[in-house]
Amino acid sequence: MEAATLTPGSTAIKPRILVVEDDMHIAELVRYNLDREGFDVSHCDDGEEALLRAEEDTPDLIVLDWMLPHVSGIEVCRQLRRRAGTLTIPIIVLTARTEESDRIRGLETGADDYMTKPFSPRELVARINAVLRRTRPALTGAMLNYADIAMDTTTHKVTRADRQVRLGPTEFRLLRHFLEHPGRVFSREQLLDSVWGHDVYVEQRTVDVHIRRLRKALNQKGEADIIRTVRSAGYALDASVH
Amino acid sequence: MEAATLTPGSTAIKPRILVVEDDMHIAELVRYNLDREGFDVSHCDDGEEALLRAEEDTPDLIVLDWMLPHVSGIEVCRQLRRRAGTLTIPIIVLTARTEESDRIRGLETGADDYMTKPFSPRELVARINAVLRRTRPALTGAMLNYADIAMDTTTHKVTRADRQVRLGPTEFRLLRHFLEHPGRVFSREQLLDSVWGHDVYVEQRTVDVHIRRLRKALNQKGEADIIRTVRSAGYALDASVH
DNA sequence: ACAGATGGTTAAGGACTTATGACAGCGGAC
DNA sequence: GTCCGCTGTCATAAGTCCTTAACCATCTGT
Repeated sequence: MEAATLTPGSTAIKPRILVVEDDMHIAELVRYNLDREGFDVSHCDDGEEALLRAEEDTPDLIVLDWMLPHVSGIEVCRQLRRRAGTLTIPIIVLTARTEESDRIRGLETGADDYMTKPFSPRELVARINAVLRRTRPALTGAMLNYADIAMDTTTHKVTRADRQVRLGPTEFRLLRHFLEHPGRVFSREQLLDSVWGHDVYVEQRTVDVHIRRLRKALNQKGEADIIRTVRSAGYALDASVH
Repeated sequence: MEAATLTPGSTAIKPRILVVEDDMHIAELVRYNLDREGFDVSHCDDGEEALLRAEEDTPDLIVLDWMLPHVSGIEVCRQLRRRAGTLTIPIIVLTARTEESDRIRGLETGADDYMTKPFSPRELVARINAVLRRTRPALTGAMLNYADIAMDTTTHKVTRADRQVRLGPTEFRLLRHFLEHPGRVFSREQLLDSVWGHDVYVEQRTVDVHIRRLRKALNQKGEADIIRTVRSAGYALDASVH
């Protein structure tokens, strides 16, 4: 049982993907598959609009058809790479062309990956994940979430309801442990073991003090206490009212 | 024209590529083409050795054959992803298999890209550049930017808010490393590994001194400190107020 | 209601981590 | 050879955080 239902990252925010494709048939196919994989998909069928959307509502990744009416895919790609705001958005190109020179041109223009039609939706998903793994580690698991608390372990930053939270090293480790096992109750002894270390000898009551500091940092004016005290058992992370 | 990214005569470092391929014929073909594009190619024909080499002489990218004697490519890939030192090395898989399920398995195991034989050497080069552009922009001679800091890796010039910044060699490499992974926290040990090199033995505290020198050069009168100290964890580049 | 047990809160000393300034060694430029 | 800039190390200063202990508050069983 255990963390099972709430593995790290499972509550992470959905990666937002913009699909630019004029063939409605294919667009639907892609949308359906990405939807099912837990992506937040939006779609448009025109190069001009793609540029606008990319700029004002920056997606995490763009799936771009090479053959578009009006502005071609290659032009969209070039434009995206030119502007600072969209420079780093990963792009996966979708195309009917199988010519090698086209593929190379696509990659050299700034695309991150390339797939030729007909393509396998599952492979598209796999490639999207491979690209996101590189560019947005935060989207793929370095992030711990519970209720309105978010911890980025690579940045060592913690927020509650979008407000930045300052923690000392021990409070950070303590919270991480709770976030890795949300809801579960830990005795002081267990906490000392897993947060402090097997071989460290400190008073059990020391845990209380750190719990207090963690609470103080987490529960600012008006916010509900998110750490539950279980009398004669220990402490747990718990967002429900108690 | 291409390798492009690596302007002739530029001072940029050659990206180091490890090719793991047991078919000597293909290995030679790949080596020849990568060589010509300005990569620093090394080669081995065995999975075991690939793992050793990757660890002790970390390449910037690995081109990995899926079918190897003894240890299979997929196993090598998995092992590389398991160890901290090799976790982030980009991998492009090379294979004769065209089965979709194999392709997907490759990407899900941690490969960054995938090419089926027979393949075009030029496309391989294009894909390598596309991956490197993401993972090690500095190697492709690109400009590194973060907040109001700009680094031109080909001219070795650094500016903050348009003011020229003077850096020693070590501070330059340190800043480059931070710029390649903005926001991320690195321990002193990690920094020694990636900025100084695996085999160099220096005191961890030495990092502090260079951080201080970097800060002094970067944060002149009144400017906010852009390097964040994360107590008992390390340092990070961070423009937000902290 | 009471005594004992359990948890909350606070303050202070001390342990630990980081910042800083100084210095000697090294190697290249001239 | 001398100058100069860079590097690694150390000693010491400056901060920050951890632990402890003492005292209150609250809960539980009788």
